[in-house]
Amino acid sequence: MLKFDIEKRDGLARAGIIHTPHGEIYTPAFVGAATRATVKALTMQEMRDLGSQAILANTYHLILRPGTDLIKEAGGLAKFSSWHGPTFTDSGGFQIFSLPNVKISENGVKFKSHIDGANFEITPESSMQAQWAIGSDIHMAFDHLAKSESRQDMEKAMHRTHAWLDRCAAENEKLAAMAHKNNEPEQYLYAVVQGGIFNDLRAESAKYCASKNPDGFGIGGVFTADGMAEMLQTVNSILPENKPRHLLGMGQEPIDLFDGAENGCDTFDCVGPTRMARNGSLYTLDGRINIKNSKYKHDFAPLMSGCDCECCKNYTRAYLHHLFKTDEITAKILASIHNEHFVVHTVDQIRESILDGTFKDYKAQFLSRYYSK
RNA sequence: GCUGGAAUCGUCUAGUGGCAAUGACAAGAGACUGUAAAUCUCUCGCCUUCGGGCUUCGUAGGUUCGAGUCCUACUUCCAGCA
Repeated sequence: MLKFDIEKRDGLARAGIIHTPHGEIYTPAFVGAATRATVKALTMQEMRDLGSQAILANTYHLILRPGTDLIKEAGGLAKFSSWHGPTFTDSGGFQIFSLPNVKISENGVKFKSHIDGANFEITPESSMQAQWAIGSDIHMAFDHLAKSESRQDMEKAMHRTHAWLDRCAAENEKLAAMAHKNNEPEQYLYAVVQGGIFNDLRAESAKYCASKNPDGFGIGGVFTADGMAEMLQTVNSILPENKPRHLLGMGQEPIDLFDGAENGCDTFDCVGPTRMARNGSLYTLDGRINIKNSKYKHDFAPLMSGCDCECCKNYTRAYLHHLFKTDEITAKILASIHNEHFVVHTVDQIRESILDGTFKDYKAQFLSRYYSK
């Protein structure tokens, strides 16, 4: 069983430590989205330097390229990517939602590869096998995200997710036994809570997931901050408190991180910070700015004063503006360093504030400034 | 000097009788939440009560119901010949 220590609580919020075979994660923590075994535009050394504790890769993408066997041959995701720290994998379930032309059945999901059109299928069993081959520390159960927000679809997706969870757990048990026999490091399974915007379904899903006694929990299918805090309150009041909870995919907006942590989530991942960085939308304590705007052409101040990331310590807004306008690769690198640092650091600060009992003040002060515009 | 060719939005460009005029770039702005995203969307002559109105394709005339498109002259540029 995955070891998780809680150091301090504040209502549903908690500060803790997840102990993985590749090291500790001090929570709450922001996990970098490394979909294809890389955080776009950043090296793993840069990720370490900016303070990232863990990364999350995507099973779907790694199955397609380079193939999970190759990652196993390389010695696993951490070694392959030179990350050397704790790793998560997403199951591929999200792609059911995000890709066109997927055929979903009780057995699993059939896709055509978006790369070469090859037919391709993920089942709960194959997702588990793939994640074990990838060798991430923490796996997500293969779940089903509804394509619409209708109650009927949500309910159906939730029930399917539960049925698949049973199969994921069974397969995981086999694979764990095999690994144990071969003296290989442990890998852990998170069940994923679904139920969409319907809190009674969320409650039902949380109970079901908890009953399966997984190592932790993912909370999935969240696409908007509307009602999220209340939903998390419902879910995290039901989930056993001695196991870690990962809020899947949320964290582009700082308020999501605060609301998530406040309501009992321990880790987060989100593609938003790096995607927005590549597109020139950069975080500051006073809100996001678009560095491509002409008003920054002559702005020789650092992107965000007081920020101690490599970008802010060394470069000006005018320089970043120039790099973006001339489409230099360095623009995306520096911007990604900053944005990733910003969210990682913000969640680290949330952790500190929980530890010293100042979370509520920190949240109020941060959000009123960030969203003051 | 002669003979050809060319002049269209900041730039390059489409356009051969119905056109406020094509595409690209540049410029201006917006979006982005378990990444088919170094992507996508909008604006880009002037004015607008969003119906439309006005002024445009080197300059000046002309033909025509109608001209960026045809004709004449001029200006500038390019090529060849002197």
